Amino acid sequence: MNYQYTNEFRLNLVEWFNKEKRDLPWRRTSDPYKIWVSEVMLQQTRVDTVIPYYNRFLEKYPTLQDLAFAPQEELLKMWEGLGYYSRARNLQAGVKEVVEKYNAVVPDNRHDISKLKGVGPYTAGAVLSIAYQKAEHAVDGNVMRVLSRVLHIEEDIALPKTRKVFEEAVEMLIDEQYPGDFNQALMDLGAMICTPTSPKCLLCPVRDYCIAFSEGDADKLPIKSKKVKTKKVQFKVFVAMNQEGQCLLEKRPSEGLLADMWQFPMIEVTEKADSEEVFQENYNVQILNHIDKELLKFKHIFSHLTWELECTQVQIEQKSELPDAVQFLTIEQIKALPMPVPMLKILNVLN
DNA sequence: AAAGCGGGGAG
DNA sequence: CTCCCAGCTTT
Repeated sequence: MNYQYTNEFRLNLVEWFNKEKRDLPWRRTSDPYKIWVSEVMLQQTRVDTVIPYYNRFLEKYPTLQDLAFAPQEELLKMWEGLGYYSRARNLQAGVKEVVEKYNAVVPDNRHDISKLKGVGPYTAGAVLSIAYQKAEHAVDGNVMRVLSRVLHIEEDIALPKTRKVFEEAVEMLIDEQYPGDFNQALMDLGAMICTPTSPKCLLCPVRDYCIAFSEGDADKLPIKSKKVKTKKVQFKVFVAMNQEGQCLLEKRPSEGLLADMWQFPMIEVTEKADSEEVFQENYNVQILNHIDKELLKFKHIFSHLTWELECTQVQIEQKSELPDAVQFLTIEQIKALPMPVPMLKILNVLN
């Protein structure tokens, strides 16, 4: 694209944005901290899903300091249901760093802000351009889709190295005067007009500058290879009550899937061993009788694997000391703990 | 460069 | 069903 076209492209794009932009909570502030929170929540997560979480989160943690000193379990509870829970811990780590090293002021340059936990190339550019009006690229899936069509870029967007191609494209195109609006305009365009399937080219403010539109193959772009192979794992889940009506709960390890989240004890179903025997041995308890053999049976689908859960409610007694990270809790206590969605489903059918 | 990491909505 | 979303971290 030559200079003349580049200039018209940004003018049309930003003008469209000013007229059509969505009214979103994080667009009513210029606080870098709040914009940072919104960007982290929006990683791999839809706008409609994020809105209520964002509002509750900032009501609870209005400032960097509030979040920096929040108990981790309370923080995870605020994040409950949003997924990718490491985002919450990384965000808090990053916020702590800003409080300690930068006098509670979010850095305004890519070098420093990129060192913060959980802040990658996209989030860095988004915060810098939106909160600080810096002409920095913020390339996400939306931007890659839009620009792959406008510039007819046929490189595989699933490959890590391809992101650089789009970052350089943004550096050429970005509106130096309104970089935040420019970046957000690309995202809104991707969300509302230049959608993954059935792009609404006839409504597009920049179709005159779009090579894919003129070639008539916008729906063939972007090119993305990577296919996901999903594995299946079966578990028996034990809703195990003691004589006092308390329930056995366990905290997951601090690394890996659903780190630090709480769950009902679950045993992988194999041909080799009986799940109930393994449960009793691993948790040092004895099953007295079955209250409900099939309390609930359902699947939970993650992006990379599927859990098939069979839940049994049993009466148990403790035989010896409980393992670390395992305890008896009342239903009320359980409700205050951060739990992944599949466990919330089980909790919801109790009583 | 590839894998791991949630959950939900759209088609 | 499949795709993919305002991605980052670890290996």
